[in-house]
Amino acid sequence: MLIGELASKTRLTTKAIRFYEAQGLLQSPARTAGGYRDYREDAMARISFIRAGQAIGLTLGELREIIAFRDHGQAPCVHVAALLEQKATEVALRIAELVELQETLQELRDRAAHLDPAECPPDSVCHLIWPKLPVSGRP
Amino acid sequence: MLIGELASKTRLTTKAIRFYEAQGLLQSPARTAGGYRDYREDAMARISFIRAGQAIGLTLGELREIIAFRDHGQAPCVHVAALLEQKATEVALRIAELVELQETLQELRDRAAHLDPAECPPDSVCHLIWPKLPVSGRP
DNA sequence: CTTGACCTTACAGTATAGGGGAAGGTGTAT
DNA sequence: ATACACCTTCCCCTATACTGTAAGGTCAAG
Repeated sequence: MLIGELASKTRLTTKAIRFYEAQGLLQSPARTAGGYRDYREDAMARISFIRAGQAIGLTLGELREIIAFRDHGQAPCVHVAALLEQKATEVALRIAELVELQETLQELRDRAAHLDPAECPPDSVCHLIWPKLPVSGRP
Repeated sequence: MLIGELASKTRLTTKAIRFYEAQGLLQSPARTAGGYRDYREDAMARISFIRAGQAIGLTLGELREIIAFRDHGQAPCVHVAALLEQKATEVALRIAELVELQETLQELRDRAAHLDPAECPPDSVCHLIWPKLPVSGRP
């Protein structure tokens, strides 16, 4: 199977497939006499795994680590379980930040509905935005 | 006021201040005879505004647009109000994505607690991660 | 023999918000 | 005279996940 066929079967671009190989996520496939990449069927499973991992918020770097375990003959499950815990913590933190931001934005929208633009003092650029809360999160 | 003093007063680096100037967020200050940037007091208000804007999730590009209104003699409030609406929508969407991801991660963690790594089939890399839900979000 | 589809490598660019460091000028104190 | 802190511009680097483009090789059909 050449790279174009693999790409259309997995709905990736050939660019992305070569990129994954360069990043160590896909093993280098055999080559045809002409130098074309020649994939086996199991490449599709690898790619499915990568996309599934991305869908749950794993980076390609993290997926590379997981795949490295498997390619070294070890089950990566323990490592994966730890990563899942870590991701869950990160996501919870991020949600908390965004909820706080959401509340701040709501306050600002309320103010926008009551303040008169004509009274906006030029030296502050815009009276709607003013240092107020130590909000840490940015999207 | 030279750039170093402005930097320490605003708790920014001189790098960041020059960067803001290059991005059109700060007007080019006067120069001393020796070519040093010489800031007026109002530069501090501008920088406070920029940091406040960042804190509510505005990008430097968006802040540049807002500042451009003010520098053209117009109150940016209407534009800002629209941006706040847009940001609120984005944040709400992002939160929804992350909550969905959080639920998915929770399911996977439950599975991790019950599956035996020894039974993990090598061809799938790790049985904990498998295409399942069309989750769109990635942090 | 040529066209066209497909493949190759390699370099550059996207967006975001700066940080690192070089090479050199300025200003004040000793 | 020279040490030292501070300033200047300039270019490259960071992380993430690719996409775009150039220049050229491979392969089957007409």
